Amino acid sequence: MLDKTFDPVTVEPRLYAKWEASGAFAPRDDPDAAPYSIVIPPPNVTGSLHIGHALNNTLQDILIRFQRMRGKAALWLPGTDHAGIATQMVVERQLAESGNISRRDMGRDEFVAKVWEWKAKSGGQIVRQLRRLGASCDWSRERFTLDEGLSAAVRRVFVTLHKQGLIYRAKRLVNWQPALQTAVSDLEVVNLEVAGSMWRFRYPIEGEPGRHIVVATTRPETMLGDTAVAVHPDDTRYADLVGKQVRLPFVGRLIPIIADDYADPEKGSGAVKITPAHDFNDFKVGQRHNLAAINVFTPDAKLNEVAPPQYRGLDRFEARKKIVADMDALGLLEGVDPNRMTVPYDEKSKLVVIEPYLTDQWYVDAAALAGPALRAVEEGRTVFQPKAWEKTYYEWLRNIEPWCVSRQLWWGHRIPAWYAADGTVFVEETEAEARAAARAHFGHDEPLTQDEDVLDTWFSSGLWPFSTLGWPQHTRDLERFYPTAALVTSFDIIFFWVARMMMLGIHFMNGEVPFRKVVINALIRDEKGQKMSKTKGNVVDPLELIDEYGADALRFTVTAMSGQARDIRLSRQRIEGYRNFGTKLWNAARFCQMNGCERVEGFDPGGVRHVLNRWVRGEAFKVWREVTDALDDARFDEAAAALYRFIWNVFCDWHLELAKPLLAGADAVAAAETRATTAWTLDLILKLLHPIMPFMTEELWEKTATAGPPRDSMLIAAPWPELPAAYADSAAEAEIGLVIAAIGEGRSVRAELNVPPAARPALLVVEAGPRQRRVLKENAEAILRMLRVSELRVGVAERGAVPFIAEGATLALPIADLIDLAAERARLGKEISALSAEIERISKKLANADFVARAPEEVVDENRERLAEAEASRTRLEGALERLEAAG
RNA sequence: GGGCGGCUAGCUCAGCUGGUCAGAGCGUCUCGCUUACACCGAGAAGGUCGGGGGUUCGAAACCCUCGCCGCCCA
Repeated sequence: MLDKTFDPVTVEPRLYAKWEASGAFAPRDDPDAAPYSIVIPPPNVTGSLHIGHALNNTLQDILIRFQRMRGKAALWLPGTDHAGIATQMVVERQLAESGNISRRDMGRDEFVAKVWEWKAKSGGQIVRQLRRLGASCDWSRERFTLDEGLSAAVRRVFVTLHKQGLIYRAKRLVNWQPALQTAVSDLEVVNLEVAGSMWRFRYPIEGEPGRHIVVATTRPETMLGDTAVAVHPDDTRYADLVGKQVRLPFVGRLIPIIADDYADPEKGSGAVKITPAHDFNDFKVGQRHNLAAINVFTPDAKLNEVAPPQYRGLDRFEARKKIVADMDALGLLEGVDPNRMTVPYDEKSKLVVIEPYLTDQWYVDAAALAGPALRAVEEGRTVFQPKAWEKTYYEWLRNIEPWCVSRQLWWGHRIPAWYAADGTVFVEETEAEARAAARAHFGHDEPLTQDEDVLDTWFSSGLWPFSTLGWPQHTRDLERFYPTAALVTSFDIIFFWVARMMMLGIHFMNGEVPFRKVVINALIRDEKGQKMSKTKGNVVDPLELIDEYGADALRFTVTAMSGQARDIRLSRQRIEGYRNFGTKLWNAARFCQMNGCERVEGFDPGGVRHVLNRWVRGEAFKVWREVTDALDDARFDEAAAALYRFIWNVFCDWHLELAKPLLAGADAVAAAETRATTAWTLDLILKLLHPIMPFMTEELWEKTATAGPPRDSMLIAAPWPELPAAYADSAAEAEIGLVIAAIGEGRSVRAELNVPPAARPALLVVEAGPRQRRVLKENAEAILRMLRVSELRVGVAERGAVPFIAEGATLALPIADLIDLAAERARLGKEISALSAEIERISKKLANADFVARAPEEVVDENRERLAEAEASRTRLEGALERLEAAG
């Protein structure tokens, strides 16, 4: 016999191991099976499972389990990415903590070896944690972005794009992270508004002693690299100064005053200093006017040797203070105003100010790749769900900038570019090929040195949907599983990842998109709606939740809440509720077991006779339809809601309760049929619920295998049910609907009139159609039990009987001596006035000629019927009230 | 500045292409140890669907506008 509750702690690991050992995670080998594939959004090797992963991977697992049961060759391909910066930092920090020498002292090869060591020991924790969630990934195909195969793909892509002119090297301003001394992409910069200052400096006009032009700046330290002062061409205040020069304080350089639209007459003094090497806007101005770009910073954002001696070696912020003070001392500081401004910070730490910095970097011509990626979505070859996110995708791709893909790190894919002494670059997949190319170029061997830099991690994850399947080899997996069916990810990664996979996938896979559908899931927040973060300390650890409530409860919770567009507020209470739901099902199964509801060989639900069984079969058909459609369309929350309602409010609340008398009854045929039908329904529930709650359903599948015909397989590999529409049964629905209404209404009467629970009055059928009488009689035992009445008999509206209406039938409880007449009077009065209100509302509607003329006929008819029903009910209750008054 | 979401019972949210859609869960209150389940059962209270206009025979749902709250991009 089953225990009273399900014990996830012991069951989950056992079942997971069993699934894995059974080979169920790998796609079935049947060549006739249609492929269905998903590649996991690769988490960082440094990462551990957080609640967002729990949501994202639960949804993927649901899709995969569902499609696997439907007979597809379902592949969920797992893996991790190498997370260049994050991983390098983790290992550097560890080295520092254990008193080791620094990365730079250690040297590249030794350091990279250390990182691999770290990866082997502590990396990929997250993929182990995914198992706790029940993720049915095919671990035999697990990949890592720095794998040999994926590295080959990276080299092939880089070299190909380079030969196509879509990757190039250029000296431009980049977003420079001075603490790490590497370039980062636009997306890795976060602009934060901070309180700063706007200083106003006087720059002396050359040749006009005593005359100055006032420039406003938020970054005084960059003045040492100024190469112009700009004013607006229409600004009359400065018209006579354009073409003149100013002498830059401290530096002594003469720089021109130029006219450029970039200067905003409204802002500050209307004159602005131009520092092309240290500001993105100034850089553009510099290009327009052929200005020199003078870099005054070292890679770690100190003043370099170009700066006057007194500033060299100073940190940028110290230099700022000193320059302001020195300008002041020279009488060149006109003033300073507080200023709210946006400052670029490092997206990860949000602590380091990003510096626009002039360097040589590798760029991908993203604009060229964006066109096909845009068209694929416009033409619906890839669809976003919800569709609204397509707009976000479009916006970004339509305004795309060149993508800086080189990083000054050691952990990552080393850029396959080799330089000769004269600077000629040879981009080839291997050093040997580069040598051959150099030989062809020079006519003899030249020493080559490889580019020191590595590629942006996103460059390799952009290839994920095809590199993981074996590309550039022509593998069977690639053939079968590309394009993938769906990508499940969250909206904050649409730019970083989705768009890039689209661009690269289409470009390298003959125009074929990497996935047909992009399912965007929400972000999980805490119960107050705050974004979870370690610093806030409001992080909910999914593993802790799994320990406490079981993986199924957590999975069901995030699934049920997955419909939310942007945010999910997760509370323990909610998880607890769904844990209880699981327990409810568990106990229903326990009840089935105790009552011999065992699966019957060859049982055909289509042939059941008893109305209850016909009814539950019809309800089962409806939920099957709902769940199948919802999962097919990735509407996970709707599938969860349908199952919750069916299992708790249909199967448990009504079917099992109404079945009890049949199971214990004298009619052996009806009892056997009910046992078989109930077992069949439970089995159906297990199958339909399995994608969302795999553990408990598998456990019940196993426990219910001992009775009845043997199981063909574990539930994970069982076929998804197919039910005929003929299972729907509107007659049974109406009949059981009456029983349910009779019990429900009767219970309300009892509760409202405070009839003692122990009292067992009779239930009178006062007015009902012949069919209604029959149904009530057929289900009399259940009604007696559930409504706690002693007998069911046809009766008249006797004095002191409290009437109520169920599905048009008038029933009554003779409980005059048990109740407070005033309470009953009040109850009737309330019912009558509610009916009166409804009657009035509908009458008004029907009195409206426009409504009758314009509304569809069935709507009008429906309202007429409702009106008639309400009027009949009111008449009956009014009669009862009159009799009550007469008695009282 | 541009764009996108949200505003429905005390709380968290469902309500698709306008006509039983005013709902669910939790919480609250009142009953109940009825032999599957107290991680349970029965019943109840609670909302003029952010404000204001409009379209329509009919709007929580469509349009306009205003107001908050949040996110993304400049």
